[in-house]
Formats: sequence, C-alpha cells, structure tokens
Amino acid sequence: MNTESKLPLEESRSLNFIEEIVESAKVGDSLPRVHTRFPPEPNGYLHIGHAKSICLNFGLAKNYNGKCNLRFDDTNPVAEDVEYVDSIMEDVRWLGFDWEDRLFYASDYFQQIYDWAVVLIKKEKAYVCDLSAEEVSSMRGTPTIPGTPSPYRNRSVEENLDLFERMKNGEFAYGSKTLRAKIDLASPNMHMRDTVLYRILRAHHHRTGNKWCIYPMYDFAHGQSDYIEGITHSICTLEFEVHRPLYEWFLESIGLPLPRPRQIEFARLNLTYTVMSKRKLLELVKSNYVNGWDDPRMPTICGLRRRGYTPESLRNFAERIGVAKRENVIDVSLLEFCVREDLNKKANRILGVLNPVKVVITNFPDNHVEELDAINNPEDASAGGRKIPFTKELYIEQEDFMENPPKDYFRLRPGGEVRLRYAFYIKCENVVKNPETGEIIEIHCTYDKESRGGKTTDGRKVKGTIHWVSAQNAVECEVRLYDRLFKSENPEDGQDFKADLNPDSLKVIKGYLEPFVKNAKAGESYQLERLGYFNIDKDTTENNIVLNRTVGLKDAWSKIVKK
RNA sequence: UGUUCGAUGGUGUAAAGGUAGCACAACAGAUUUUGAUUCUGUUAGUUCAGGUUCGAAUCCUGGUCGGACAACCA
Repeated sequence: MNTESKLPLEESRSLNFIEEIVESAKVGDSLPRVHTRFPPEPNGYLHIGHAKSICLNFGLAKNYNGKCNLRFDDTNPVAEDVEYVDSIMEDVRWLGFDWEDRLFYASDYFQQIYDWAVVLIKKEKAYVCDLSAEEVSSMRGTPTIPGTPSPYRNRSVEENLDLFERMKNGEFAYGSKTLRAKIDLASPNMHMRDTVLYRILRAHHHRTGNKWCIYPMYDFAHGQSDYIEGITHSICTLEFEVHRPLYEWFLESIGLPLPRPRQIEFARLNLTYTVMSKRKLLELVKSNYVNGWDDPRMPTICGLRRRGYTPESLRNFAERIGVAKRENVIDVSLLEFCVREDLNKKANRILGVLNPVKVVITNFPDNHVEELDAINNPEDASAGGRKIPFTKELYIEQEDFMENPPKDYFRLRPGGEVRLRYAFYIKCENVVKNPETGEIIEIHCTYDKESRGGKTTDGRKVKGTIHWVSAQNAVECEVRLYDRLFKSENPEDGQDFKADLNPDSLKVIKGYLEPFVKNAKAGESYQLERLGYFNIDKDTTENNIVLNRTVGLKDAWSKIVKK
C-alpha cells in the first residue's frame, strides 16, 4: 500500500551507540561505506569476549552492506605463534563469519610502516633514543609531573636517519635503541610522552622470518594498518581510549590524506564465575588446572564448542548483551539461557540414566523385548521418531524413587504409580535392600499392559513421568558433568584467582543410555530427557562413547526441595 | 590525587525534553507423557544536590562513586 520498506525486526530493535555513529554519518539517503576489521593478536586462543567483538565487527559490516577484514596484529614475534593463527581462523569461521579474500597481517605492512617512520624522522617528529627501558620509564614522570627529555631527543635528521637504518640492518644489540615519537613530555596523557615506535627484537617472525630485527609497536602499526585497508570504523575496547589521541596523531603527522579511520571504543565482556584475561587462561592451561585450551570448562570459543555451545547461541548471546561503554558483568545464566533456547529447537531427545537403580517388572515376561515408539524432538516434527526397547529389568534414576517422599513429590514411591516415558504405567510393589547397608538394590514393580505408550482409556491420572532405560540393552557411556570453573561470581576479586577454582567443576561418571546413542557422532548435541543437553565429545571411540554435559535443564523441582 | 570515560530494577540494555520499556534472573499461576518447552502475571530502577523548563533519565553546574592510562605487550 505505502512505501514502507523497513523490516519489522529492524524496526523494533534500537541501535547501539556504534550503529548510531554509523547512521549519523548518513549522507542524504545513502549510508557511508562501512568497513571494519577484527584484529586479534595471534598469541592465544579466542574467548567469548572476542566473540562479542567478532559479532560486533562482522555484524556491523553485514547490516550496513559493508566489509569486515580479518587482520592478525602480529607485531610482536616474541609472543606470537602460527598455532594461534590457525585456531583463530577456525573459530571465526565456526562462529559463522567470512572474511572472504580479506585475510591480512600487520606484518604485510612492515615496509610501509617503516617508510612512514622515516617520514616522521624527516619531519623531526621522531628520533632514535639510546636510553634503556628502565631509563625511559624513570624519566617519563607521572601524570602530574612532566617527563624529562631524553638526551637524544634533538639528534639531527641525518643522524636519526642513519641510526634508524642501521637499527633495521641489525647493527645494534637487542634493546639498545628505540625509535621514539617526538610529541609532548608534559602531556597529561602518558602515551603522548614520546612513545616508542620501534624496538629492536631478535626473534623469528611467523611470516617475515628473520627479515626484520626491528618491529613497530601496536600504536604505530594499528592505525596505519587500518588506513591501508580503508577501514572506516576501527572498533576496539575501552582500554584503548587513551590511545586515541596517538592513533590520530600518527595519521595526521605522517600526513595521510582523508578520509581516515575513526577509532571507537566499547566495553569488553565480563562474565560471572569466569576469568577472561589471556594471561589467566594461559595459566590455567599451562599449569594443568584444565585439560587444554578446549577444555569444556574454558570460556574459549573452542572450549564452548566442545562443551556443546552452538554458533547461533553465541551470536544470539552477543546480540542480547548489547554494546555500550559502561563496564558490565553479564550473568552466565544468560549464556546458558541462549544455548538451551537453541538446543531446545535442534537437539534430538534420548533417554539415559546417570545414577541408576534397578527396577524389575515382576509381571513382565522374561527375555521379552517390547519395541516402543519415541518422538525424537517434540519441538521439531521433521526430526521423526525411533524405537526404544523395553524389558523386564530397567534402570531408573535414583532420584526418581523415594521411600518417604515429601508433599509435592510425584515420582515413584511405595505403592505409587508412575508413567515410564513412552512406555507403561508401573506401580511400586516392593523394595529390595541390602540388609547390611540399607541401600536400595532393586525396586519391584508391576506394569499395566493396557498403558502401552503411556496412556490408558480409563481416565486414570498419573502425574509423574520418569525416564528409564532397558538394563540389558543400555549402552554404558562416559559422562562428563561440568560445573562452573570458579566458586565465586568474580574470581578476579581475590588475591589469587586459582584459590577460587571449583574442585567439583568436573565429575566423570558412567551413564546408561538407550541403544540409539550408538549412532551418535562427535559434535552432535542431544537432550537427555529431564537431565540436560549433552554433546558427543571428540574423545569418543567405538567402545567408549563420551558425553559432555553442555547445560542442565531448568529444574523447578530442585528449587522446591531446597525450600 | 593528572587526564579521561562512565553511572537507569539483582544483571544487562533501551527511551535523542513528553506514559521509564525489553531480555535474563527471581517469584506466582495455567498447560504439559520431560517438574523441560510454551503461555500469563508479580516483584523491582533513573548515583546525589542544586539549576533551566509547563514538563528532565535526558540539558546546565557541582559533588559522590566506579573504570582506564605511567611495557621496548596488544
């Protein structure tokens, strides 16, 4: 009827402050070009905080018909390694983003950046300094006290040019000289106090090999790399806010023509019960508090993947937490909500018992197997169905039987009747205990033959439905139950975050699953009905199926019990 | 304490001078062959003090609180 062209979704969703910046630059009816980049340093594995940044940068480009580059910020060969390059590319792709043919490295630009340093020297905006790191540090002053000039600050252009070239040629020892910007030693912004541009490093670079022995610092490489790539919005985290004047000073001082990239800072992600710093994650790995970077308890993307998180759930999470400049700590329960939401739609259901107690159906024929129909996913009719074998001896969950149950308990009890999911009504007739320990060994029940499939025609009401598995057909699996890695909401609060490690963050138990699980492939997610979502681990072999618990189902009963 | 950024329910995030909304969490109820899902409802918020205005979360002034910055890391 009218000319409305907005999508309903976009109409209802409000803009974050970065999108507003993009929109405010609207010229007439056309949007400005949007070109972002995700610039990881290849010195560690990506974590969920990076996922936020990836979704932001690639998402912004997508929404505004722009582009997003993947660029490795590889200016410090001492810390970096190809091992990380590969994992980072894998993780970005897995999250569902594509940099197409725009894979770049800051090291691609080393020559250009070097040439620009020479430009700065010629403009008397940079000089070679012989001070040691300690001396530079002690002469920098404090925020309230101006720094003292380096005695080398006024070397001639010719001398600087000569020295800088000889630095490049490897004539000087590691750390003996730096190239410094000549800015303002009295600046209240410490980064403007003649920051270091180049340092001498004798290290093998993963891409340039031994070609260079001087390497540019982040500040001198990042903005220029953005410029070279035609980046419009250079999005980074809040701690770079104070670097912005430097970022702009370099582009300006080198004399690069407009348009220039604009640096925009947002608040990084923090999660309750989680540490996020690379240093701490590395320590957890190196000191074997966890089993590698992809340990399912780690907040790394590969850890979350192995835990059973899906790319969709992570993208939805990133969307829900929003983007702003204020410090934030997101409740992990939101993350858990996001996987449950996604897996509820996608994961096929199976029956499995984790803490078994044997049930004997006394009126069921010996050696008889009844094949029962089960629905794979009630949320998705196209997932179809399967058969589950029912036999005289079954396992049910220990928690699903109580001799002296509380008021609202509607599972199995002496004399009580309960429905076995997709199977029959059973009634508890007798309990067999170990005479010495009092432990329940077997629960003897009778079944109602007429209740096949879980319903009868007599209108009888059976409130409880519990899961079960045929004792003789059950597949014994290894089940890894994960809990939060740390005990307190903010593990970084204490002196030593390792003291806050949760000793029960991993429990390995045996589980008994319906035979269908034999078809499962590594990486697949299943819901064990009434228990939670589980992912088939890559450690799975033909004789040992391994399941990782992604997250439990919401559990209203456990809350009632606590009260 | 120098510069700088920030402050909205328990946690996040909207509202661009005009009804403080949404999500998660919590709680209550309905439905349910998963105590799940789904649905409905409830609790709960503008850091403080002034000012401008018919009207302020929003603008102004000041205070308070919190973060970031003094690597030859990124």
